[in-house]
Amino acid sequence: MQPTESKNSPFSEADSYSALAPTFSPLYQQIKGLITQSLQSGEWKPGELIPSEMELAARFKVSQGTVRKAIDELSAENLVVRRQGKGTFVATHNEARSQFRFLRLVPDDGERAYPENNIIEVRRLRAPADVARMLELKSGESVVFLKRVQSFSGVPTILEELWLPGAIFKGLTMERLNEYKGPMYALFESEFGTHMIRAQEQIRAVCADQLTAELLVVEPGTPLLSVERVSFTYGDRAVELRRGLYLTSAHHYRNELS
Amino acid sequence: MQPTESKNSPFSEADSYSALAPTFSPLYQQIKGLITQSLQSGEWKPGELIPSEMELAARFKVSQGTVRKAIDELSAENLVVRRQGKGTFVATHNEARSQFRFLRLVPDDGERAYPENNIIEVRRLRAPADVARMLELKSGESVVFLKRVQSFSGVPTILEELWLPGAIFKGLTMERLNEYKGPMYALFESEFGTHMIRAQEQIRAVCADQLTAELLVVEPGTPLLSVERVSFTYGDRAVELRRGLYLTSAHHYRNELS
DNA sequence: CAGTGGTCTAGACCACGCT
DNA sequence: GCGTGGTCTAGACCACTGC
Repeated sequence: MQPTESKNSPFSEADSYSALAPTFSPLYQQIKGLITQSLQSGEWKPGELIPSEMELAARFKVSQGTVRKAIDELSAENLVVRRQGKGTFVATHNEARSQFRFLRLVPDDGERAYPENNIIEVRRLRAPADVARMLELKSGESVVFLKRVQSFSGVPTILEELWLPGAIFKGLTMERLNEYKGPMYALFESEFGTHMIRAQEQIRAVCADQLTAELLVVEPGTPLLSVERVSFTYGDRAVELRRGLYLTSAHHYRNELS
Repeated sequence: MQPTESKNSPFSEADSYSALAPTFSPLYQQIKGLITQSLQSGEWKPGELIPSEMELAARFKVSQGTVRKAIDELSAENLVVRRQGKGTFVATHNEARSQFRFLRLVPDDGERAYPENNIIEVRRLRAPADVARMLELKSGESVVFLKRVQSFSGVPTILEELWLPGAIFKGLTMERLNEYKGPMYALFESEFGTHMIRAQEQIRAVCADQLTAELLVVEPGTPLLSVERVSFTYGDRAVELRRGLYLTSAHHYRNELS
C-alpha cells in the first residue's frame, strides 16, 4: 500500500515510480476507500462484523494506526459502528438504535414512538421527468410508486409518496410493507440489499389540498410541512425520492445546527 | 497531567494516589476541556491564533498526539479551525466562510446571497415566562426584544423576532444593527463577546396572520415555515431565542441527514 | 484468559505558508 | 529555511467483552 503519489512512508525505498498522477491522497483515505468498496460490494453486510484493525492492517500492509484513522472517519459518517471489546460492525437500520435516525418529526411533548404504517397504494409506473432526474434515471424507466399514511397513536400525521428505482425494488408488494413495523429503510436493507447512508431534504410550508385533507383528516387549507427527500446509498447513488406532508399541530421537525 | 483516575500513561510510576474518583475520562478529553475553558474565558478570542500543538503539549505536559486528538474534536465541533502551515484559530462568524452557517433558507434556483436586513423594532422588556424558561432566566428579568424583516433581492422573505438576555446585550441599538450587513452572530461576537457555537430548531407549518402578511407582503393565510431556534454559546448556555417565519415560495429550508 | 477497540507516547517525514 | 498542521509508524498499556 502506497500513497497515490510520491513516497509517504518512512520506509519507502524505491521512489522510482515517479509520479504522473497529479492527485495525492493520504494513505488512510485510500484505505477508507477500499473499505467502502468492500461495504458497497457486499463483502460485509449490514450488521456483520468486519475484520479487526490488525487484520485489515495486515491485509493492506499498513500500520494499525492508519486503518484506525480510516475507520474513525467511516464511523463518524455512520457507515460502521465500533464496539469496544467486540469489534467493528457494518451499520444497519435493523436496530433499535437507528429507529429514529431519519425521522425528524417528534412530538411536542411525550415520548418518541414509531408511527403506525398504512400503505394506501403500490404501483409500478414509468418515471416522470422530474423523478427520473432526481433518481439519476432515464425518463420513462420503471419505478415503484408508493403512497402511505403514518399515524402517531392513531392520529394520521404523515402523508408520503415514494419513488424507487424499479430495477432495484422489484418484488416490493403491499403485503411485504404492511408486515413491517419499523422504518422502511430496514426493509429496504434486508430485503433489497440497499442500505441508505445519507439523505438531503428540502422543506417548505404548504396548504392541504382536498385529497390530502381527507387522508390526514384535517380541514382543506391546513398548513403542512412539505418535505422532499432524496436518499443515497453507497457511492452517493440516489435510490429514493420521497415527498412527505407533515401535520405539525402536535409535532415538530427537529433540527440541530452546528 | 494525568487521567482523572488510575494510571494511564505507560510511564506512570507512582500509582500511590489510589482513586476515590469514580469518573474516568481520557487525557485528551481533559485537555479538550482545558482548551474549551480558555476559549470560554476569552484567553483566545474568535479569529485569533491559539498556541501551536507543540506549545500546548508542553504546557499540559502531554504528548503532541494527545493535544492533536483534543483539537481534532474541537475542530469537528466547529470551535476552532485548523489551517495547515499557519496554525489553529478560534472559530469566528466574522468570515466569508461562515456567512451561511446558520442560515438554512436557500433559493430554489440561483446563487446564494446574504439577505438585506430591515430592523423594525428594538425594545428592552421583561422576559415572559416562556422566553425566560428557554433562556434559562428568571421570569421578569430584562431581555432585549428585536423584530426584523429580511429580504432576498428586495423580496421580504423572513420575519423574525429575537429575545436576548438583557445582561449580555446591554447597548444593542437599532443603529448598530442597521449598520451590519452579514449575520447577526458576527455582531454579537465582536460587540458583545458572545460567540454562538450551536443551535436547536423546531420547525412547523403555519398560516400568515394579518400583521405578518402585511410585513411579508403576502395574502393572509399564506403558508409559512415557523422556525423556533435556541442558540447556545460556550458551555451550552442558551443566549438567544429566535422565532422566524419563512416564506417558502421561492426558497426552501435545506437539511442534510446523515 | 485472549482478542477487540481505545488511549498515549515518541519520532519521522510531508505539505503548506510565510519571510 | 523554519514553523505550522497533516500523515504514518511502532509499541505499550487500558477497558471492555465473551469464552
